[in-house]
Amino acid sequence: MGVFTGTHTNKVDKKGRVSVPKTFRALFESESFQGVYVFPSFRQSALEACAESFMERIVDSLEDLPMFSDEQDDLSIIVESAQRLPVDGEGRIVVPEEFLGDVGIKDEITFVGRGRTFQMWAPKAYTDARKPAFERARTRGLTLKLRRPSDAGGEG
Amino acid sequence: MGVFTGTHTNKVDKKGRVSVPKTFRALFESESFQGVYVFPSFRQSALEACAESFMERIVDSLEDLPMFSDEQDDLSIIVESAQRLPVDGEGRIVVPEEFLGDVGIKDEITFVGRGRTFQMWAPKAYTDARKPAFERARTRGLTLKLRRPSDAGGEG
DNA sequence: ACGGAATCCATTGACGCCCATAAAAACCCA
DNA sequence: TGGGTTTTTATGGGCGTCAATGGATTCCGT
Repeated sequence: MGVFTGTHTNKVDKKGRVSVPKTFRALFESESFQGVYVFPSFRQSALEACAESFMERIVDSLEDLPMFSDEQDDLSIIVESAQRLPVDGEGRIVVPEEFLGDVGIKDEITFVGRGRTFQMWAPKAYTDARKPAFERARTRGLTLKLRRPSDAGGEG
Repeated sequence: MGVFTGTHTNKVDKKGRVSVPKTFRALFESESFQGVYVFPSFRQSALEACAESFMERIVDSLEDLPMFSDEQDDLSIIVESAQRLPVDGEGRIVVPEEFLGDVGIKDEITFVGRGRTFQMWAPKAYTDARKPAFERARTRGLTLKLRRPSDAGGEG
């Protein structure tokens, strides 16, 4: 299956196209829709992206909430704002102008692997945001309880 | 299977026709009825829409409520008000005048993907409603508990 | 025949698809 | 280990196709 990792910075050409790093592309080439879903993060100045199977997982999770509930309405904003972006023969996507403006991306995009998802940042915004985040993790002494290797599932 | 995602704004011509976004159409082209069911939302100033299979799912869910109960009577309004709209050769539908008036749609419609369903809004009404929703998601720190990846099922 | 609706046709502008080049990484062999 | 070669990835641009839109024409019931 594989996971999105690392950071990669690529150029946006005058037609708005960006090459998705090959290592990222490889992870959704086996999906029924060989492209990505992109939506603005509501926590950071970045765009979130994932493959179709993950987006369906989000939709399924939303359906676990009652239809017409406030909670479902509020969280639906993810699906509502998620744009389906096909990948061209050369492995590029075109991110909507509006999204780029939201997060201050101009002529370069930094792809940031996040496991099952990845993010897209303006290069400078990412380096600026990352430093304090790293510092916080260090000073707060963050810890992570690892799941058992055999446990394939998602909850505890 | 695929899901309705993203927002797309299209024009309403003088005959009342609107193009349904191709990415939406693709999701119900495989249904026995290649069109949509539309009914007014009772929570928002918007129209709800879905494919035939989902409407049947609503009906089934209503049957899970006690027959002759107030709850079933009230929620049945969904089915009662739902209009079955065929799609023409160019992928357009004609939304009943009455529905358009209810939600203030004039010459443009914003299609809003919601997973298994989608909504139709007056463009300005949607942007106005969406901004505070996004803000709530950010400030309240909304989180979504993801369903386990392997758990494919959605219905009961 | 008439109004309304459904089907068909025509336009255009954006987007998908193709090829061509540049840069870089992997590879091979001495 | 190093130099040269090959393969792969990133980037840039041209062109054809299709989605969205607008209008015309046919079909239907009354």
